[in-house]
Amino acid sequence: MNSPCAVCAAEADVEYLPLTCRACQGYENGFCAFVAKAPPPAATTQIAQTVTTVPARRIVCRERDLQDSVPIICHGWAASVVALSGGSRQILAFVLPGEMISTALLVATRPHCLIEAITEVRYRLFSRTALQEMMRRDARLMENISRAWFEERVQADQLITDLGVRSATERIARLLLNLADRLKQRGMTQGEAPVMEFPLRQHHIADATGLTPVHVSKVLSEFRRNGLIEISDRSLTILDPARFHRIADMR
Amino acid sequence: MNSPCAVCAAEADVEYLPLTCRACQGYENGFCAFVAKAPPPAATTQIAQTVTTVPARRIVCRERDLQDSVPIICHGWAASVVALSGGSRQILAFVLPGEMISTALLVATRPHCLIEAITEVRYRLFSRTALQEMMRRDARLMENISRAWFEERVQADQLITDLGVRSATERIARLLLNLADRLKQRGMTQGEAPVMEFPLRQHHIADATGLTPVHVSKVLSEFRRNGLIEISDRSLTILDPARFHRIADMR
DNA sequence: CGGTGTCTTGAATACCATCAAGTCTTGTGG
DNA sequence: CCACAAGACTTGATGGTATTCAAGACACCG
Repeated sequence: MNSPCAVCAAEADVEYLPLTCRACQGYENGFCAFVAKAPPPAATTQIAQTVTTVPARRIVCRERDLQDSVPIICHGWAASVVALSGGSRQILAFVLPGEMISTALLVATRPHCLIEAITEVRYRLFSRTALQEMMRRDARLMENISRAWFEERVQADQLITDLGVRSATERIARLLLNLADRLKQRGMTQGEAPVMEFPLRQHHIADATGLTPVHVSKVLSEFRRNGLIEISDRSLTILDPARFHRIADMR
Repeated sequence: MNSPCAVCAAEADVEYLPLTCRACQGYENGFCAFVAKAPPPAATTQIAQTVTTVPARRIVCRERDLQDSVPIICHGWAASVVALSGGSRQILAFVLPGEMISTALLVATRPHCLIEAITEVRYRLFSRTALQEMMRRDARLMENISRAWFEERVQADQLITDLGVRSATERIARLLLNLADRLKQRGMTQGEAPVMEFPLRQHHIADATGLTPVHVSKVLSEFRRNGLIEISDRSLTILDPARFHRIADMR
């Protein structure tokens, strides 16, 4: 949560890497020169570009901002969102610290959506062409990126079925459990009844689940009244995971 | 529509290739030995496997059916479907003739959904490992497959926003226009007010749009009453494309 | 010929959106 | 530091869209 700056920590001593760097794709696959776990391969020095900080609620990047760069989020939460002309919005995915903004950027010149910062976000750009070159040489990197790509696809398909067939209650519960699960995989939860950082506003939940903020508020209140979850001070606790899972899958 | 069997036509004379083969990924990329447009590369002979026919409304393949094979549909329409325990279903995508069932199969051992035949379906299996090997050697093949993969992703994201923010009327109109567009790209429509083969039942439209069959029927009747479309005898005509596009995007 | 699948139409109902008012928090400039 | 504005959340009342339930027409097939 209050992890030190990735760059500073890494440059000082690899021992003190924050969680977000330890679970980062750039670190895992050894192409982030700033927090290399092994002596970086030859290409590494070329592919790491500038690090940038964006305040909360601002746009991280647009369609045309990315010429030859793939961003990875070092710190903070972001969302990829589609904004329609009428003012309505749909959040396609939340991007957690340590995640590549989208593996689609590795093949396509342009993302088909906006990336918005939810909290303050620090991200690092990598050269797409250099990364592609590395993938051609390194079968394991290719393998890892492919798996990440497939994972994104599975998440998208799950969102489709959630929006298509599930009720408001189920959708919200599933979103919270999904985030809890991903955070846990990255070692970013504490305790057995999981406690985690939770910077989302209710309107983010609304945009992700296709509901109105008003209705999200009502459903969350219901959850609290039933002792299922607790949200306070930008942190979320799932008080009764077993029962909450049942609510998330009622068909 | 009533195209001759791909295999027979191809083996007789490449001149008489049916539309579905001319627009097929296996033909375009030269890895389908049965309808090769150029002398096939060395690997080709190994990667083409059996051809199979499945009657309408049956399952083409399940999660565990595919050990090391990637199917391409030679003839007929299919759908990738998620079936939930409660009996509700969500169609993630329609698979048109000439399309690989899912590019995800190139990296993952198992699809995360069922493939169901809508019409009678004939498909051909290719060896995944052989295809991967070809992709490593042939940059253009890699490029083409990547583009197909990205296209699938864009389609999924559009479905997400359709289900999240759009009304029933918009969703149905967009589905029809989307299919018309894809068929047109494959040269499978006739006329300026496009006429096309349309084997979908209303319950397919319902499962794809997250609506009930009853409501789909009502919306389609409304479209007909307004002179927007005509559906009869398993064929669809978009009578007023301009107005229909406006209805498909009302925000 | 019955059986199954498909489509249509109407009536009643449920779920979620919209509208509105008010509280509380957060941020900002004087 | 305070005053004010903007954003975030809550709660209740009302309304619309799509679901559910039900019944009937029609086509196709064994």
